[in-house]
Amino acid sequence: MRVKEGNKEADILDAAIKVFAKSGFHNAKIYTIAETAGIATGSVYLYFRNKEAVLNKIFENLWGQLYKEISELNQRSDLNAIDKIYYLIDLFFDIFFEKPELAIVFVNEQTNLSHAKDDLWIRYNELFIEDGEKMLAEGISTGVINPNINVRAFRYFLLGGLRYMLDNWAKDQKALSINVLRQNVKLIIKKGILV
Amino acid sequence: MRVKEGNKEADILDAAIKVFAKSGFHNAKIYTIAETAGIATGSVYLYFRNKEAVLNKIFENLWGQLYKEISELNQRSDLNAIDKIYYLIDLFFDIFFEKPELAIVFVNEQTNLSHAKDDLWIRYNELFIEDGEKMLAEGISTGVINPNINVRAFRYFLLGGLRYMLDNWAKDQKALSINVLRQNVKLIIKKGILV
Amino acid sequence: MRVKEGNKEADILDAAIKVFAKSGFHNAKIYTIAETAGIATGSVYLYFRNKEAVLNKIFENLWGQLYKEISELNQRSDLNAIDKIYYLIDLFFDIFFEKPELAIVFVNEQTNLSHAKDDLWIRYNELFIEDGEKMLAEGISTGVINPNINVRAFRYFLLGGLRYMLDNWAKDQKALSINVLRQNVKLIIKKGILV
Amino acid sequence: MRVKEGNKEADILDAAIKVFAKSGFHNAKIYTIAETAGIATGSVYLYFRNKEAVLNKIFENLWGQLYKEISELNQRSDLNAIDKIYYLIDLFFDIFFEKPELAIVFVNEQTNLSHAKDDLWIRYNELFIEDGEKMLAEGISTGVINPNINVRAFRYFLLGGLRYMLDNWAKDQKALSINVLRQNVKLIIKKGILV
DNA sequence: CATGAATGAGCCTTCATTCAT
DNA sequence: AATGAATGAAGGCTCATTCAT
Repeated sequence: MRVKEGNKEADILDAAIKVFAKSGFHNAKIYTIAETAGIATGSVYLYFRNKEAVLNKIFENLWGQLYKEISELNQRSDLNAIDKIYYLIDLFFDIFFEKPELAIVFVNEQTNLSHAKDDLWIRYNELFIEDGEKMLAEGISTGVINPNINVRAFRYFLLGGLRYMLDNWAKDQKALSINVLRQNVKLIIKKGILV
Repeated sequence: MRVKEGNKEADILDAAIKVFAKSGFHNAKIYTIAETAGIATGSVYLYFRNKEAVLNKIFENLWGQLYKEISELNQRSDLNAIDKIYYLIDLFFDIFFEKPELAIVFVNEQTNLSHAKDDLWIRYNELFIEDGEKMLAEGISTGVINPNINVRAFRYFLLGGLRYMLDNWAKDQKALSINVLRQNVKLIIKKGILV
Repeated sequence: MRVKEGNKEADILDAAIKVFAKSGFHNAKIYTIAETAGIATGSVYLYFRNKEAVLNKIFENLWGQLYKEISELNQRSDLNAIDKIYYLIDLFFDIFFEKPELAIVFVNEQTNLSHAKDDLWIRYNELFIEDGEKMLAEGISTGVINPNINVRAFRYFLLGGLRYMLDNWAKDQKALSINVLRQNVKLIIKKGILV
Repeated sequence: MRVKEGNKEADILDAAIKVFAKSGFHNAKIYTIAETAGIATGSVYLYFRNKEAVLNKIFENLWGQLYKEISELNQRSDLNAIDKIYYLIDLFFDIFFEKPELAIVFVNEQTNLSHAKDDLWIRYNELFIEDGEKMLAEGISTGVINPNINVRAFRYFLLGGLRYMLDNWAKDQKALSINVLRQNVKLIIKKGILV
């Protein structure tokens, strides 16, 4: 029998990230994804139930990785909360620096995810948030973070800021160095923008 | 002479904001927008060239208003740069507090805008950015803002943070008070999150 | 506005009967039905939810008519059960003589009908069967029909015989006169085939 | 030498009868047939040219058997035409009583047979018909069957009646005893339905 | 012979847009 | 200006068939 060569699922996901980033989920054609992955249209459906499932898998992998990293980070006792937040920021920049198209998909295609009960991306996302808030709470309880900061508000602000930065950077990578963005986030987080 | 009763264009735009917010641009049906606006499907095309033009007009109005406000803000000599930034933040919260659905559209449908040369939203957006950067530059030159802050990076971070906050708030308005968000943005901007 | 001309629903049904008869339900293309009806593909969906709904409507109309006729027949007091059965046989031959393609669809596409609870064809079919069995029961109780005949078995045999005759006749109308078929059914029903 | 274990062709045919009966020819998946037969999808194509060929083989076997039986029946001099017809009716009931699913396929999937010149089922079918008509003609010439009966018409009516009965019985075997059906056919054939 | 992964033609259906009234 | 019936292009998905192993 014909035997699976390489990792077609990964090929499809890589192709889909490119195509979704370029055209958006709704304008992306399965045919184009397949062509980009070097396979036939129908083969996509050997690995994914439908187009949405491809997108969901992208987010599942991404949130899975993010959760894994934050989870490990939270278990380190050699870092205080601030350092952990810095690490987290670096994590985002590192992941998306390697795959800028993933940043574009991450920011723009959230809306198109399915929200079925057993979607793993949801679970990973929740776990990530839990760990993120734990990190902040620890910072507050150990007295390094200003207790007037609302945990949820800060989470939204930081994540939103990172997302938007990365999206803009990914769309025009020459316009601004990613490291400038990275440093500025840390700077602002730490001290605000006042002199 | 015959006078337009009501303002159908405005009705369509209001309807479109609701429908786009609920379903997203691609899943929004012209028929649904028309129905929500209380007119017939075909009538939408008397006021807009196509579906994309409706979305573009929403953004044109929004960026037009934002530009108008920031422009006036910038001309005030009674406020320093920091105060202006606070005003700006309030501006965002005020606009979207009144029309939460607009926040959802604003954050999620950027991708679907056309980028034709003569799109007014682009012009207003550019002007807004210019004025925003002018505001920050002024803050730096007058010594109230940390000169190590990269103007572009800060712009991205702040705008991204606001967008994400507003989107999340709009989607579940009971979960978190908009004023908590508002205060936290200012707090973080001002001092960072450290104690 | 563009106004409905003629009766497109009827045009579609007529076209569908022809196309279903020729190609069978599964090989029939909506495009072909639309073309035969002289309209655009998409217009079919203004009148029918999907392909199956077209088939169901054909059967709904057919069983509706059959029920109406048998119902009226049953109310006549000037006919005995045997005469009513003859009338019924004639009814089948008359209906399908006018639209031979309908016979082909009637016989071959039962399988492809949906069986949703609110399918009207089911209701009409049930009512027809009720009236049919009532007719036979009356014949038995009035002593004109052999009480050893099982009502259900006879119903199956007669209906099956008629169906198969009509199908074969419709597929090659020159091979055998429909009236020979008609007379033979009555003859067999009445006396059997023995001398 | 290597000996075929089991008889895969027969396994496939049995599986196909089940699957065709349950889903109909067009909704039947080769994959499901293969699975039911306990082999791999591709293996079906080692034994049959395509899906249609599987169906054709089912009918070939069936008509082959029917022809064989009617042919033997016709050669018996100890039976008169009427008895032969009764035997034939029993034959149908016996065959399909053993494999009710075959009845469903027999009745519903005629349409989907190919009609290529060298299709054996066609040959067997023709031979069966020939012998069937011979049987009737004999009955007429020996004076036991009413000469006013049209041979073709009677063939259609009887076969159609049997088909429909068997189909309905097979689909709901508890609703009605097959023997009631069998006896009723003979009764009707013999005497008609009058008292 | 057997396998089952891979292929890709084919079609139903949707819905933005048009147009006759 | 307004209507809403009509259009038809477009694409997601299926599955019979092929083929490399």
